[in-house]
Amino acid sequence: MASFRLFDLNDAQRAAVTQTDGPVLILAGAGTGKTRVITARIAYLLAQGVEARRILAVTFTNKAAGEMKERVGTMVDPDAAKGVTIATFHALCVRLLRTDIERLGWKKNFSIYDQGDCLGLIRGIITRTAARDEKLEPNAAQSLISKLKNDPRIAAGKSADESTLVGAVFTRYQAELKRLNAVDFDDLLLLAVRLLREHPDARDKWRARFHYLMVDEFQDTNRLQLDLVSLLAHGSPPNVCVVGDDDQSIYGWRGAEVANILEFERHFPQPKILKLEQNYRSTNAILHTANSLIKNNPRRRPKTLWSEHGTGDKVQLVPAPNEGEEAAYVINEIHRRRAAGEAADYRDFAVIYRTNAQGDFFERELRAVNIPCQRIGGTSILDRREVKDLLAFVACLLNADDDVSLLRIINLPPRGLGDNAIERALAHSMEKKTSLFAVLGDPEFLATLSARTRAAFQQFAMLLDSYESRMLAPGADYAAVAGALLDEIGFFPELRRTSKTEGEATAREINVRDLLRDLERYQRRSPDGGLRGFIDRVSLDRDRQEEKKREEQEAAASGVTLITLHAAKGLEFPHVFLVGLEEGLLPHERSRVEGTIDEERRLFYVGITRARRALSLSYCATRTKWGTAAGCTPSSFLRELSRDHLAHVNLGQVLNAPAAETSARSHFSRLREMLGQR
DNA sequence: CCCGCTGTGATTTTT
DNA sequence: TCACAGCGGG
Repeated sequence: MASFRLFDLNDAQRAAVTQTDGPVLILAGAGTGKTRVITARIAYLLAQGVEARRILAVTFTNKAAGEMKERVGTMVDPDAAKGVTIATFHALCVRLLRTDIERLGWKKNFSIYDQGDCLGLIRGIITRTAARDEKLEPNAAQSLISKLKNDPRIAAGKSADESTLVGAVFTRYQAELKRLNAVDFDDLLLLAVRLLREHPDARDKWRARFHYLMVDEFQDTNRLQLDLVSLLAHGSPPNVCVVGDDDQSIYGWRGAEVANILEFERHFPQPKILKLEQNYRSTNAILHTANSLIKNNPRRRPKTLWSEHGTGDKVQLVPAPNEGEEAAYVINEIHRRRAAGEAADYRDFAVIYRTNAQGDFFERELRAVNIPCQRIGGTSILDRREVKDLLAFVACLLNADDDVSLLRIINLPPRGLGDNAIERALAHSMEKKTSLFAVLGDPEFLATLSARTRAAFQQFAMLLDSYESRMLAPGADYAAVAGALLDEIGFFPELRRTSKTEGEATAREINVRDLLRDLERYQRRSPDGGLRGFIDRVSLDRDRQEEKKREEQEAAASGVTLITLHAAKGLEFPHVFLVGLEEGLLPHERSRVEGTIDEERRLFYVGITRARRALSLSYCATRTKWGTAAGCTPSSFLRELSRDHLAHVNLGQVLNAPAAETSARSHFSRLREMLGQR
């Protein structure tokens, strides 16, 4: 039974794995084998005879949840592994709400709106609410609304201050979502917490279900997430094990509360606190540098990373005259280290920066000298209109109140329902306080229309009706029905018509076909999940397909990784270039106003600890900002670094005198570099 | 429906 | 400087 191997773990890890009862705080420094400990802990619980269904592990991202599932599956009997609940916070909340949301006044078939959907709603509400002289940017409003939802007073059921525009918009927004029988991402947490708090029977039910709770990346939890964990915690003392690293808390700006981990005892008294400090990733030169930086943070749980990997190379500190030279240095080093056999592959390198804009520059420079590279993150993902369109069709079939989805598709492809007709339908639905879909079948409304418009509305309603019954019929083949719907409305020809290029049309079509294939596979694998289950999964995990594709690309053409500090968390690279280490960039100038310098320091710390064997820290004397060159000063953080493992690099010497032994190769690449820049 | 003009603002990003 | 959103005109 206990076939997994406790002896593969170090002492601290083993202690963390076997301390199963009561509150436990595992402080897992960067690269200390956190995922191993969590998965081993689950395996250990199972080996101790704990029922799989009694174990709950919560993560932030689907990626983390997926990896955890996979690893647990390799450690224990796969059937037992399947019984363990490993989910993201949001997926867990969906589960609670799909069962019990009716107590809060929503219907069970509620829709989940993503940021784009919500932004549209907010836009509309602002125009309807704001006076002529009032201005409120939808994006700003959205983030303020999100903050409000994490405000304890709102969570406790208080209403917002409606004397302010945001407050008024907030209230209307919430009412609107409820009318649409929809929730946003924050609501998933907010409503789950409200459910457990206000309905003791529901709370008792869910509490009785899980006996062992584990939370990954606890430093990233916000208030509602902590509340949720507290509400689900069962027994006294409760078996709650949280894993995290306060030094890597870098999401304060979107509501994460480091205090949750710093003041863990306040929420779960007398916990066992265990530290994982042995690092399996980096050299000691890198770790000492990281330690020397992070100890400058006043509020933290002291940790000192160490490793058995030896001292390693010094950390390079590189002043550059400007960003062009900084990039030239990085390029030069990549060539040199590959020629010298220090790195086998481009994928061993990462360039890490504070802002996405810096990535643009590096991407251009690397491309110019034919170094393959891949940008991680950025703004590639939100452009999948065709997928959202298909999902909107399905959402309408599942939730007739979902006006937002209905509006998305009501004239897609164009069926003669222009702005005017839609506006009238909306007005009527407001008047009658019904959903748009209900209006489409309302004789009173239809009577006010021209014959042509009336027919268009009626045909559309009939279309939805017929596909609703086909989808919801017992034994329905979802993918086949969806495919038939797309064919009937001429979806693919329309896709073709509205695409600029042939390539774009094909890509879009593939996206939709992939989605249908996914749906088919989902139904085969989880016949109980229903169409709803599939839609939930897609809306909570919209990157899945994209990620798969990206992985394929990565495998095919591996290159230098260009990535922001935030996105780099959790990753590691043999050779890391941390660039743009200037005051104002890191720490970012806004952090001074916002008083979040500590978080910037943690960001730097995260960056340093990504490196396995070689780390270079560079900064510029001059940087072109918004078209004009401006002088910069080195980041104040650099002064905090221990000098023991720092080597100062003279860029002029390096770039003007390539090392003799490697001159053939690097001379060649320099030539290419020069040619590439023309 | 699409194109071009103008104004604005420019950290980090997952669910 | 540059990208992009919002708007108005053809």
